Amino acid sequence: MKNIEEYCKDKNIKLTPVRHKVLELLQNEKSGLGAYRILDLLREAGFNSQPPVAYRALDFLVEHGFVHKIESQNSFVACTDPGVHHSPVFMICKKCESVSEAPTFETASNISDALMATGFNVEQTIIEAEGVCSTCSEQ
Amino acid sequence: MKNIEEYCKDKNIKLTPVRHKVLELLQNEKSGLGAYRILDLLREAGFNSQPPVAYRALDFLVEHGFVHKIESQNSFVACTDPGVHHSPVFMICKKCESVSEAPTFETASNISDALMATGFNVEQTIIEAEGVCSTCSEQ
DNA sequence: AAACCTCATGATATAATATAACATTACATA
DNA sequence: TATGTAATGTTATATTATATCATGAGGTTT
Ligand SMILES: [Zn+2]
Ligand SMILES: [Zn+2]
Ligand SMILES: [Zn+2]
Ligand SMILES: [Zn+2]
Repeated sequence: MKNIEEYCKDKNIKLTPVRHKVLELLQNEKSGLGAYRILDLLREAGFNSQPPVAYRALDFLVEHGFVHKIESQNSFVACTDPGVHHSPVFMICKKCESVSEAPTFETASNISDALMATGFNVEQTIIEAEGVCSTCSEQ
Repeated sequence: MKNIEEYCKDKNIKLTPVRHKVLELLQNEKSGLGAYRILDLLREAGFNSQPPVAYRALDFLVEHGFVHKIESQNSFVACTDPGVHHSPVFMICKKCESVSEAPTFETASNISDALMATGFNVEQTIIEAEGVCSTCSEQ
């Protein structure tokens, strides 16, 4: 969070209170949060709680790479390596519902390269793996 | 379609009229169709058009591997290699909106292997690449 | 045939996710 | 002060998806 605050200050990006709060909420969760769950939590924290409030904050955070959307869940997670451009691979545990970004091996770029070879020009990849995390596997 | 009809007959899977129609609609489209678009088309074709009708047919078709859901679009596409279990990689063109399954190189299994090495046990992967297809690139 | 079971469909309602549109405010700076 | 821009407030509505209970169509068992 400190890093992000500094990054925003440096780049003159406005991490307003509601944006800061949404990011904080996501950073405190290891599973994804839906927009309406975030909205509830914002309300509890005394913020305005109409849907556009949450979606605007999320749009901002996603746009700047501080948060990712998990497409298969319509949920959002804080990025674990913000500020660095990357193509994340998510590991979604069916048991504990945790969502984590895989350490980046070259998966996304491998896919891009392979698809490029077929003539398709990749701009962005969405990679989500569902399964069971190491912690849950041990049990 | 003929193949699927035979496959269903063999395995005693019931490809009922509404399921058949939904599959046909998807096979005639090169882009993904949303459930409510499908519902409209069903209505035009004289079918009952309440939401559960479309969702039930889609659930059935997805479950049997005849159709895939495109998570980033909340849309559905007909599988181009049905009956064979696979982990598809989708190429989604921003310009013409076409959705195609990439010829299977071992991408999904590579990812699975790499994640397995970190302790995560992959059961299913969702891979969607957004970009520009070869046809649209040429223009 | 009658009873039963199972799966599919019909029908109504509602939940969950997301955006449109326009008004207002805050703040930088000319 | 005036003016432009980005952010927020507010209301309404669009889009996607599921819950629930009733009805029907086919087989199987008795
Ligand atoms: Zn990230
Ligand atoms: Zn787990
Ligand atoms: Zn397929
Ligand atoms: Zn194209």
